[in-house]
Formats: sequence, C-alpha cells, structure tokens
Amino acid sequence: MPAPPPLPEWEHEVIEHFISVFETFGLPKSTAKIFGTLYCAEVPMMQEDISARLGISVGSASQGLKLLQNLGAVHREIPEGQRQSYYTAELSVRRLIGHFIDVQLRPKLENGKDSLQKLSQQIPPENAHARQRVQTLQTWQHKAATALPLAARLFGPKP
Amino acid sequence: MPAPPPLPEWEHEVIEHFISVFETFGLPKSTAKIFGTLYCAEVPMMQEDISARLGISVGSASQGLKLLQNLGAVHREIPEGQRQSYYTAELSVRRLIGHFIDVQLRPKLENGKDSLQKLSQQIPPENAHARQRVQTLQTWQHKAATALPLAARLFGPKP
DNA sequence: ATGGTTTTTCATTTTTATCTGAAATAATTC
DNA sequence: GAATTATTTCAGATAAAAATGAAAAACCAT
Repeated sequence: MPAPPPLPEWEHEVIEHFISVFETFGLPKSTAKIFGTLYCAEVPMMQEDISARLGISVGSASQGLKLLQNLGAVHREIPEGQRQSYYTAELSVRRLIGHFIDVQLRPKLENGKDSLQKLSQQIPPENAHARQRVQTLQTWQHKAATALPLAARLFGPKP
Repeated sequence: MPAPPPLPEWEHEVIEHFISVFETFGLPKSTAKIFGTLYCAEVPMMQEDISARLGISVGSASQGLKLLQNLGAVHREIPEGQRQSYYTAELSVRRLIGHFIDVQLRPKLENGKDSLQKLSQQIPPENAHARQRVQTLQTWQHKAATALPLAARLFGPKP
C-alpha cells in the first residue's frame, strides 16, 4: 500500500461521520470509507481511484463495493464502450434505509418467524412457562415486522 | 471453565434467537446468552447461577450484566438482608427498545448533530459542492432524530 | 474493624472479523 | 484469439473484539 495522499479536511470529516454511522449497524470500516468517498465525490469514480485515494487494497475495494451494491448504497455504471465501471453513492436517505431494511433486516425477521413457529410447536403443552415465553417472543417479532415498513416511511419525502 | 450442564432444548433455541438479534445490533454473544437465560428463567437468578449455567466466566457474567443493565434490559434486585443480587430480564419490548434508543442511538445522533454543525461552518462559502453535501447530511440527521421516538412508539401497547 | 462472600476490574489469551496481495477470472480491444 | 486491462476470489496475515481468570475492591453481618 503506497502512502495515501491526504484528503481534503471536509471529506475526511464526512468519512469519519459515516464510519461512526456504519459502526452502529455493524458494517465494516473500509466499507464506510468507500461510501463516504463516493458520497463526497462530485463525479463517478472507478474502483482503482477509490483504493488509491483511501490507501486500501484493490481486494478491499472490490469486496466493499460489492457489499455496498447489495445494500443498494452505491450504484455501478458501465458506460458504453468503456473498460472500467464507475460508481456513485445513493443520495436518497429514504432509499438507503428502505434497501437496508429489505436486505439486512427483513430476511432475519422472516427467519425468526419461522424458527419461533417451529419452536412453539415442539414445546409440550404442559410446559406453560416455556409456551408463554415463546409466545411473547412471537408477539415481539410480529410487532417488529409491522413496525419496520412504517419506520422506513418516516424518512420519506413528505411525512 | 467446568463443562456446562446441558440446557433444556427450548431454552437453547431461545438463546440462539437472541444471539441472532443481538448480533444485528452489534452486541456481544455472551451478552445475548445472559439475556436469553434470564428471559427464560421463571425466577430471578444470581450472577453465579448464570455463569455456571452457561459455562462462561464470572468476569464475562459481570461485564455482560453491567452492559445489559445500562441498556435497561435486565434489572437488579438486592433483597433486604441478602448477600447476593438477583437479576431479571425486562419483558416489555416497548421499554427494551425505548432504552436502547435512549442509551445507544440518541447520544450518537446528538454527537453527529454537533459535529456536522461545526463542520458546516468550517467550509468556505465558495465550495458549493461540499456545502451541499454536508447540508444533505444535516437533513438526514434531522430526519433520524425526528423518526426515532416515533419508531419506538410503534412498539407500544396499542398502536 | 474482621472475616467471609460477592462483585468488579483488567492484563493476558483466545476467538472472530477484516484486510491484503497475488493468482485466477472476466471483459475488451486489436 | 491473443494481448491487455479490469475485477473477483481466497488463503494467509493483521487487526479488533471478546472471554478468561486471578487479583483487587466492595459489601455485610457480626
């Protein structure tokens, strides 16, 4: 890794900001850096630009960009008759959150629902305490599934 | 660590469930185990019970219980004229989420607000692009601060 | 205070997650 | 279809997080 050239101060601070936010959601630091860089960029960037600018390996850049694309947080463009791809950051917080919910949270909720369902059937009827606790968990999971889409809308254009 | 005695199957599964949920919020595994155990318990437990039951060290139990108390997820009772403390799990999802927001999320938001405010003042007026991006971040932060309390209420008793 | 417990703290160890770098693969042009 | 460049993959290295265990501190009844 060649010494990364220093970033403009404001960009550095914006990246720090994203690192903190991403951390809250358990997303890796280099991923936050990549997103921050693209967020600050005035024009689309290519992968090599990003890795050079941040001083991270091309492997990291590739992995990070892949994850960010899966989250819908960055978009890839492959211009006609061009060798490399260009990347841009999603700038709508509504879409960012919507995608995050769809990709990271909803599958987990769905999975939780199924396993709780199975679990509740395995508990013998005479174990009232266990039934009660699992029942409560199912209520929680249901509330979460109901609340999530509504929560996302709170970030919408005119709530 | 002496071999941990096996848990009832349903309890094991409930704990696995909490491990998955806690993971989503970036909370450590042993902490999820402790909460799961208390959630399943029919009566309050003491710290030693917990560490023995789960096969984790007393240090882990102490640290985990401390964190869980800070989150408002477990409560400590020190009965009159008793040596050791007893712990119970918070069973209201409304309160669990409310505390989580208050303790983990709100301080971060507050901090973000301040640093964005400072940052926006440092950017020279002629750098329109940077001003625009930081301005957008401030809008996002404001939306989040507004949305959070409302989101918590979605888990309330009669929404 | 003293002695016997319970609880917390923290330096070290263990485990887990992330990053790197080079090789493999894919894409594009000539 | 061969050469060139861009991208992905993945085994190993590095870094970060969490758990341990033993010592220190706090607690309480006498």
